[in-house]
Amino acid sequence: MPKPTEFVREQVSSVRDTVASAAASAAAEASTVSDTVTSHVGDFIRNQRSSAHVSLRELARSAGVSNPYLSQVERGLRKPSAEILSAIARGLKISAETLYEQAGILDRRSGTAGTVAAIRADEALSERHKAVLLELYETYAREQARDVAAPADVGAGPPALPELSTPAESTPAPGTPSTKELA
Amino acid sequence: MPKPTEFVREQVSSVRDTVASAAASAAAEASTVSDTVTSHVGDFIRNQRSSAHVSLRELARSAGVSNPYLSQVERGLRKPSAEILSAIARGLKISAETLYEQAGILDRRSGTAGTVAAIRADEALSERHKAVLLELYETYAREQARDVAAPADVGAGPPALPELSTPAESTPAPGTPSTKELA
DNA sequence: GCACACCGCTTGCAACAGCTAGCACCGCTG
DNA sequence: CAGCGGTGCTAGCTGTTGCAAGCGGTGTGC
Repeated sequence: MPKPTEFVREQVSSVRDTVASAAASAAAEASTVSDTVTSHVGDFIRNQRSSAHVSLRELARSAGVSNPYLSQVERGLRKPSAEILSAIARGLKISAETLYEQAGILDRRSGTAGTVAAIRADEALSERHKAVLLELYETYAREQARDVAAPADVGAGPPALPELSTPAESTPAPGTPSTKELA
Repeated sequence: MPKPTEFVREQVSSVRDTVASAAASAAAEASTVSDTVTSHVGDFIRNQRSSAHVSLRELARSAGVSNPYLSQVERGLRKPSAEILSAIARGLKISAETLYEQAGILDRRSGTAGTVAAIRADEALSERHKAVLLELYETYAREQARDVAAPADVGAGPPALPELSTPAESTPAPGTPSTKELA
């Protein structure tokens, strides 16, 4: 009969092997997807360029990339970095996110703006406030992801924070319901 | 007196030289920004990893990247692709967009929806998490509005929360030039 | 017909991303 | 104290990115 520490090590090794095998399988699939995506974003760029009646050299100049490389990208022979895609998007006068989606860098989400992006774009907050909110958000998202996998005790919850209901000056502006009213 | 076609060609060449010079200047500036961004995203990844109490090798395994490379990324010695950032984000259980923003792939202003709406719509959070974040957000927005009207002491800030900044441990060791220095 | 400018592309190459092999160090176990 | 498993890191390598130099083809002006 194996000793407890040996048993734990065997279990850990077994789990790691399983994880490694799954990762290898996922990587193989990702490689195929990557080739398809590469030629797809190239077709998209060439179509956008044709629609704008711009030559390859003109787009390359305005994007700040070399024209042979742009040709290779359009023909699906090269996989451009996000930096190059961003430059090409500027040259085409379209949003970088559009090319990122074609390139598989961004998923095609249905409408909802990311919380992170919204916080970062919010001009009602200072940089310090933003940093704190983002850190807290990531912590909560991580906790939630963990709790979904292994539900915790009902009593567990987020860290306690200072009470807010005090001076009248903290009353929200008209037309801006507080979170308590919405709850 | 030059002929009309010669004159046009001279003018076009002059404009092109001007554009080329401006592009070169912008490229030089972008290179500097790129170095800063590289070490910044590395710091962010290491901070997130520490907050999650995960070792470098554990994160590398779950992300599917090699641990020496992840170490180089965290120390700002390598500039990872969007693909690698996405994998690291999965390993950290945070959104890929978060890392993209740190890496300069996405601008801060990519989202336009309000922060409150985004938090409410976010499915990665529990209702209780949402309530806490929203209360904190309202507090910060009010503070910011008040500070704008009557600027407070410079030292004033949001309530104390876990440390966000860490020592610049990503500085390369002596004798180890960054890849940009070699260029 | 020639010179010129522009077109999209091929080729070779330097720089870099991402990996493997292996290092030194640390804490735990027997 | 030796052995083991973990840590973060260095060194060297391979494959890919993105560029410069140059190609052949086309249209225009003289």
